[in-house]
Amino acid sequence: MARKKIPIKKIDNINARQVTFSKRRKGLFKKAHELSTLCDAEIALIVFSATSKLFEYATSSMHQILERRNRHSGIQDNPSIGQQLGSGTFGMLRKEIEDKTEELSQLNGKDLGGLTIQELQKLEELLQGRWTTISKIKDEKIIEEINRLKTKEAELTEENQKLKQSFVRKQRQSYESITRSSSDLPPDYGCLYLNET
Amino acid sequence: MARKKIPIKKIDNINARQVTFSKRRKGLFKKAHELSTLCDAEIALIVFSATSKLFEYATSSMHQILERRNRHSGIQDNPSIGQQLGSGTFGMLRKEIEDKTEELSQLNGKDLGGLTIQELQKLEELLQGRWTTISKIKDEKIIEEINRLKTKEAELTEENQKLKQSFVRKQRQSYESITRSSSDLPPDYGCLYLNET
DNA sequence: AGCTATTGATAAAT
DNA sequence: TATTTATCAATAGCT
Repeated sequence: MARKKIPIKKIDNINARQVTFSKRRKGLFKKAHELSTLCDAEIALIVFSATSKLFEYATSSMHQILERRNRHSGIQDNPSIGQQLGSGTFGMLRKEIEDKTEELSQLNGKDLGGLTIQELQKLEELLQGRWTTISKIKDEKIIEEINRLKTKEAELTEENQKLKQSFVRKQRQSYESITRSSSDLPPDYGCLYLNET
Repeated sequence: MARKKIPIKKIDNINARQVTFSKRRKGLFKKAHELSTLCDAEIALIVFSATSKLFEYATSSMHQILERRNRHSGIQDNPSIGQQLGSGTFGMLRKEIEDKTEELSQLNGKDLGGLTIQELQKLEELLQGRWTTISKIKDEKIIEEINRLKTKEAELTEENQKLKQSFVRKQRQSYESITRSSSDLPPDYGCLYLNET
């Protein structure tokens, strides 16, 4: 937006890229600030440069906004794996995991000052054990699901191949039967058996 | 930047504020995208409207960027998570999870008696945070993988349908050309099996 | 939602 | 790196 229009793709010249990064980053932060002020919005902006430097802007504390986002996505959208897969088993696992997570949070919230370190450790191990068990079961189920899909994909691909081959054969036959203008028919000439998967 | 200059402070008129929010939010997201593309930057942008609606933009996965930000203050960054989706991803994620689990076990094995409960809790939260982050990233990857497979399945199924339809059409043509040119044939002669299920 | 007059952002030059 | 300035892009007020 200046002396010349530039295409929106990676700037080759390293120096020019660095300069543009500085300028546009500043502009972006300003825009973010303006939007937040004008419209009373809460904004967090995290930028990593190509050289891995971190720049960030937040209307309040970054941590606060990220927390808010976590809460939001936890309650509202961001349907997690159980919902996306729509499977009953997954849904149940999902719920179980959520329950365990909450159990853990509640435990954290309680007054643990009275417990010994040993007791804390045992508690922690117990919950951790359950968590990892559930997690492993979930992983297994997911892998099953993926394998099922991959198998189906393979089957479909194979069927596709066969269909294509049959199709070619049939075309050839059709052609031959017309040119020969009837009479003898190829032995494997037949009807089409269709079924659904 | 328009018909009139407006002061950068909260817009009183609710309707105007809403309109401005939509317009400027769009502009901000575009700017973020341009910066990321032009300068090869990794960007996460989180916006809560005054009505608490969440809008977000991220060059890669939001979790990934937030995780990277978390790491930034601590250790170096861990590129393995941010890699492409592919056959190897699962193994890598598994390994990473195993590593973290081991890290956790090792920590448990150490002499923690000298630490205060506060310190223990912080440590636990830290590890727990990393674990859940990894878990979420893994879930995202899995969903992507499953969606990819489902899409492919749908494509293959569609192609199969088309092939079958074409096949039927061809079959009919072939049959007609034969019946017309020679004697009559029964409609359901012969059979061709195309798939097995 | 679209439409422009105008302001704002910025690419290249310095 | 900072400043300048000629252009391009975003958008405020209207419809």
